[in-house]
Amino acid sequence: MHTIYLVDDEVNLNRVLVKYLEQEGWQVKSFTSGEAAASAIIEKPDLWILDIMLPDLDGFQLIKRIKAHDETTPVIFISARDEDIDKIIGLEMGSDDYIAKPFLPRELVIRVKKILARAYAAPKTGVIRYGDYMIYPEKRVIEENGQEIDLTSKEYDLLILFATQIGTPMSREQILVSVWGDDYFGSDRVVDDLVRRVRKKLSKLELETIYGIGYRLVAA
Amino acid sequence: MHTIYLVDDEVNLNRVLVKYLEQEGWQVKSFTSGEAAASAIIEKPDLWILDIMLPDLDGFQLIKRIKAHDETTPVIFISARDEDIDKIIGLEMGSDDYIAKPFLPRELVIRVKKILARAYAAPKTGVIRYGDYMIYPEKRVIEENGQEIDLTSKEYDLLILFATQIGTPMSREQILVSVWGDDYFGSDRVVDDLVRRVRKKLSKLELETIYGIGYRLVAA
DNA sequence: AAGGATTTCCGCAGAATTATGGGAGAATTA
DNA sequence: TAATTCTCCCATAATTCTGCGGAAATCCTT
Repeated sequence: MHTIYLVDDEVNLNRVLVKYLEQEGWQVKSFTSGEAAASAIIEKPDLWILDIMLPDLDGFQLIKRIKAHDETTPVIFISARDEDIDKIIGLEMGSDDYIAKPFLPRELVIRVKKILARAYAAPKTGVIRYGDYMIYPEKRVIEENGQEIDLTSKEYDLLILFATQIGTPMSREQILVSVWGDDYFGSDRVVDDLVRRVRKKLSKLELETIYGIGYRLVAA
Repeated sequence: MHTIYLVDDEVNLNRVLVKYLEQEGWQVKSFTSGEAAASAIIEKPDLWILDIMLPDLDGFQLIKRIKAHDETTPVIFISARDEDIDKIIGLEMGSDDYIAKPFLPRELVIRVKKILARAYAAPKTGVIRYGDYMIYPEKRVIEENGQEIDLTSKEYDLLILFATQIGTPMSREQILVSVWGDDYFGSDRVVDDLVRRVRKKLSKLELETIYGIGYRLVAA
């Protein structure tokens, strides 16, 4: 779940946008002044949404401070004035996107989704980190603090399945299809068995059983 | 097949739009006055298309009534006046889209398609918010301020049933069928029990008893 | 305010589900 | 082929969930 900080002094619009953003499951904090927002920079939200025109510290000054604190934090500008838009585009303000008023809240939501996906997508190397474990899918290797751990092929398949679906519950049926293929017709108790073996080898992996449903990997 | 209700007092445009919408295979009913449309709200169409300017009850008043009846019903506004457009966007009118006159009928059709797809395609992906609770249906998880709460599978089924029917009273019979299935023949006191357990775990959920009838979840 | 109907509360036993240990056979490797 | 590892499955233990009865509390009607 991502945290989004919104800065806009129009309280009405502010309230509406917060509602829409929260609807998407994001944790939103909103500010109506630039100074208030500036003091929250150290809290490192995952994304900023800034109105340009603010009573005290304007959006341009804000983004400078945000980027000074952490260059990688994505920022979306919103503005009504054409000359502001020109400025955003013309100057290298470092913003990741902008949106002109008036706009539909869902337009903003779409842009936020895109930016978040781009900024926080799994690294291209394909390496998955889970606590002390490092997983290298293409090598079919998992290390604990640099120490390689031996997994059998099914054990590894199961690990990858869960590691790429962290937090999502998986039914035995889903696991069977994913690990054994859809032409397996034995008992689904083999899943329990496999889970047991993986748990034994990877004791720090929080493989939670969901009674009546299946299993899931709890976020580290 | 979806049902679409169209409200516009320009009979010419009205007739044209109905034709285009029906061409897509949708079932269309059209109104030329706000009052007439208002009395059809209980028929629960899948989507409303509202002109803002109407002789009696205008589009803004109409959408209020529609959303009051069912918050999730999608609404598309059509309007010629710029100040109306501003109002749609600035205020929290809850509209899902708008289109400015003049427009091509097929432009409207495209928007309708998108809205319908979003509203009725994958209902499982949406996050449900209820006060401090966030419900993630596909993960079978509910969080209170980020803190996950454990529910058993029946408890979760009950939660989902109510959370997707906020405000609607449910009889024990309905709950039995929905949670236990229609092949359960024990006492319906088990519903009381399940409600009690859910209330205990989710104390902020306003699960109201309707004496002699059943239960309902009061809007947060 | 009484009395009957309905709902809530409580604890427990049995049902359902999952964990574990061990063994046999299959698959792989030496 | 023998040795080793891997996988499946069974039996049993451990755990979790759920339905139920009955007592207490609450609600509604008269």
